[in-house]
Amino acid sequence: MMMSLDTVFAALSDPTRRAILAMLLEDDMAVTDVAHPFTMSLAAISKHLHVLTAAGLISQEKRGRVKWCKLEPDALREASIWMQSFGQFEAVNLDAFERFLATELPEAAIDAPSD
Amino acid sequence: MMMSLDTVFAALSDPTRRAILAMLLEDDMAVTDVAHPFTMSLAAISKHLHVLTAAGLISQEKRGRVKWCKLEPDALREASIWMQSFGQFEAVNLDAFERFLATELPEAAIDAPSD
DNA sequence: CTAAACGTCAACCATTTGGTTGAATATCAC
DNA sequence: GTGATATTCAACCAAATGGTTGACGTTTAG
Repeated sequence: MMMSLDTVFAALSDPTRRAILAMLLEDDMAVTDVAHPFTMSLAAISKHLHVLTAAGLISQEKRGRVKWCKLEPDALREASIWMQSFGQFEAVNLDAFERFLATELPEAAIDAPSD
Repeated sequence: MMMSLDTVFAALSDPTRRAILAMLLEDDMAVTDVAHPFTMSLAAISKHLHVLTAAGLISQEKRGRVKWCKLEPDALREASIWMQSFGQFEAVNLDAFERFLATELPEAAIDAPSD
């Protein structure tokens, strides 16, 4: 499980893999069942699941002859945080941000009352 | 500007491109200036900027002989929403989700009264 | 006008990716 | 044990990716 932003975003860039994640959102599934809705081969799905596992987005546990796939939202959350940090800064825009620092700071100064 | 989740996530999967986005967060920049901190060639950076533009993550405007690069957070926001939806469902966990459906549905059943 | 700065384009290369098929490995069911 | 089920592995293939270099068009500066 590399869990790097590189591998997480790369894993998310494929529509088949996003569809798999959406399926696992509803319930844990065996590899064969994951493959069922898709037209591609089982081996191809197995590879996709490997990519998702390497990215830390899912985990796989073998019980008997069936390997269960389970969503692991932690990796997703990390990437989500990275993106949200952009979303927040975006609203700011540097010039505006500097004005913000100058004008809106009194709000933050509640426990440091004005002189 | 394709703005699909495919292209947005693929664009975000490269560390050079994420670094470029982080730079553009602070200010709009010319292509040459974007390239400056990196060891790779200008042509390579030009390609990365093309990928980011195709994904809708940045826009480029040519003024005189210099092409300005600007962050476009809308594409990022779309992908962020997709990820957050996972983050939310994750907290639910199917069993709990079904209980939720059973107990909280009255809200949604206003115009579809129970039999 | 000439030269430098800005940036892209085209051709090339190595590696990775997403898919295939067929054989191989476990495990379960009888 | 035999056979069906579940999954992976290995070899292969086409296409995409990320990088290089060198030539090319624009625009600005002197």
